[in-house]
Amino acid sequence: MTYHPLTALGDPTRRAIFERLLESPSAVGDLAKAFPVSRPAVSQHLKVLKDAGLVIDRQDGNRRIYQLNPDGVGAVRAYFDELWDQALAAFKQAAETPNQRRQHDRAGD
Amino acid sequence: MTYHPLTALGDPTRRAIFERLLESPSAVGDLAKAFPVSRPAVSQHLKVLKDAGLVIDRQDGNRRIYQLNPDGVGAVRAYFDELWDQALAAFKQAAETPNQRRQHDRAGD
DNA sequence: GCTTACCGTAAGCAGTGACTTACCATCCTC
DNA sequence: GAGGATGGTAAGTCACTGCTTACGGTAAGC
Repeated sequence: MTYHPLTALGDPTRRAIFERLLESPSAVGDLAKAFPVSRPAVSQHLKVLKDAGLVIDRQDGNRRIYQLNPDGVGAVRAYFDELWDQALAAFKQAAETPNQRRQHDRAGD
Repeated sequence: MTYHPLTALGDPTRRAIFERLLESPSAVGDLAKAFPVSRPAVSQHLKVLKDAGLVIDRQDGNRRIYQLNPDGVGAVRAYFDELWDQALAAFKQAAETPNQRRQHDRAGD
């Protein structure tokens, strides 16, 4: 878990691969055909996604099938859900405070 | 909006600044004091976060106050909520399908 | 008005990382 | 077992980007 999930999803190509796996589990070669990058590039992206806990892989005969990891996706969802609650609370609090100017003499607010 | 929100949150420092703004709106200089990077670096990160729609800024006399943008945070949350639903459905479907081997003669599945 | 504080931007640099080709291992097919 | 298919890894290149210092511009304080 050296990669943070959000770092893993920061790259556009990796995000595209990730979203593609949302539709259906896929083999590496099939994914590579769907994107304008080489197969090794896809392999490397999958490695990062796997390291971040966002996907899991499974051997299927000759091929290796990648699919989303519900735990990882759920964790990210939970993160943003909580973040949303905090943001909402903070914003509500800010809205209730009438547009006061934070002067220097109010620094101890 | 040249920056995708997830791209903006991909960088650790930027993520830290973002999460710091979760606690309270802050001026650029105050943020810079809280992180081991220079003030211009913080300024650049805030620019990216703002471009991604994750924060908004407001002039307050001499200072410039940054805070979270509820719309942007909500959009990311909604994205992952929907993604979670899809992932769950896909995973459930995969679970219902007993571990069949995707042979070549089953390609037309 | 002059000085100080705050902050955005420009320029330059170094590290990272995304990508490619080349190679090797494993598995299935005949 | 030979050949083909699939995919992970190594090595190398190149663009990007995160960081710094330097500078300019605006607002507040004396």
